[in-house]
Amino acid sequence: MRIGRLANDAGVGISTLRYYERRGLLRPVARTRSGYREFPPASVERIRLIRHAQRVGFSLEEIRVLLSLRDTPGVACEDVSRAARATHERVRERIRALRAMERELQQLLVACGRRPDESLCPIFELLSTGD
Amino acid sequence: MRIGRLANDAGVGISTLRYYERRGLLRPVARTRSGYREFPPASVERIRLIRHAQRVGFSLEEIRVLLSLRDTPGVACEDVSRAARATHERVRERIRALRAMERELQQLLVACGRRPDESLCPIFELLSTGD
DNA sequence: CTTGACCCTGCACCGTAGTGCAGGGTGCAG
DNA sequence: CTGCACCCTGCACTACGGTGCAGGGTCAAG
Repeated sequence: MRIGRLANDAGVGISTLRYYERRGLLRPVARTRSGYREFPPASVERIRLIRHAQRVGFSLEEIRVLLSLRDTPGVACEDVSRAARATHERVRERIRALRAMERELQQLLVACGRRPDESLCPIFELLSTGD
Repeated sequence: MRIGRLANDAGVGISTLRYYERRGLLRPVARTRSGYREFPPASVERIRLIRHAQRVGFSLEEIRVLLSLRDTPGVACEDVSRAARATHERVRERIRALRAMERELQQLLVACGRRPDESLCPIFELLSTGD
C-alpha cells in the first residue's frame, strides 16, 4: 500500500509518516520504480502501536528504542520491561509534580475566596512570597 | 539596577529577562543615555512571582495576563481567581490523563512479569491491540 | 492527451521557554 | 589609554512532535 492509504488506515497525516521514517520509527521501505513507498499491510499495526504507546506516555525516542528492540531477534523481554519501567517512573514523577502544583493552586483559590473584595488579590501576595 | 544585577538577584539568565520583556511579562523600562535598561528594585519581586507562578503550573501567557490584571487599577479579585481556576482545571486534567497512562503502564509491566521468558515481549501485543 | 489525484524531496514554520552568539557600544579601574 | 566587565540588538538554535508548502514527477480515467 502507498503512503496515503496507510495514513488513512492508521489515522495519521502523510507528513507524520515521513517524519516517523526520518526519526527511525519506520524502517525505510521498498520503493516502486517511480520512487513511491510501498508499505506492507503490517505497517498499519506498527503505526497504531506507535500512537498507542504515545498515549501511554512514551516519547517518540523511547518508542524508537522499543521498536528497535522488537526488530532485533533474540532480545530479552527484560530489556523491554526495563524501558517500560523507566517510562513508568517518569510518568509517576510528573504526577507527583502536578499534584504539588494542584495543592498550591487550591490554596491560592482558598485565599482569594476569603478576601474577595480587596483591590489587590491575595493571590499575588502568595505568588510573590512563596519560596 | 541594571539587567545583570537583576538577573543575579532574581536567579535567572539575562537573556531570559529580555525574553520576558519581549513576551510582555516585563513592561519596557527606563533606559540610561547609553541605552542600558534601568530596573526598579521591585522588579526582583516581579521576576520571583513569575518563576513561582511557573512552578505552580501557569504558562508564561497566563502569567502575562495575570500581571496585566495586577497592573490595571481597579481590577476585581474575581478576574484573577477566574484565571487561577482555569489553570487549576488544566492541572487537574493533566493529572487525570497521566493517571490513566500510569495505570496502563502498570498493566503492561504486570503482563511482562507474567511471561518473562517469551521471545516476543507481551508488552508489544498489548500496545498493538489496546486502543 | 489532458485532468486530477496522488506521490517525491527539501525546506520552512508552529508553539513553548528559553539559550547562545556575533558584532558592536559603554563604564570604570589602573 | 588600555583592558575588562558589562550592556545593546538581531538572529539562529535547542528539544518535541509535527504541519505545510513549493516545485516537481507519476498514474489512471475519460
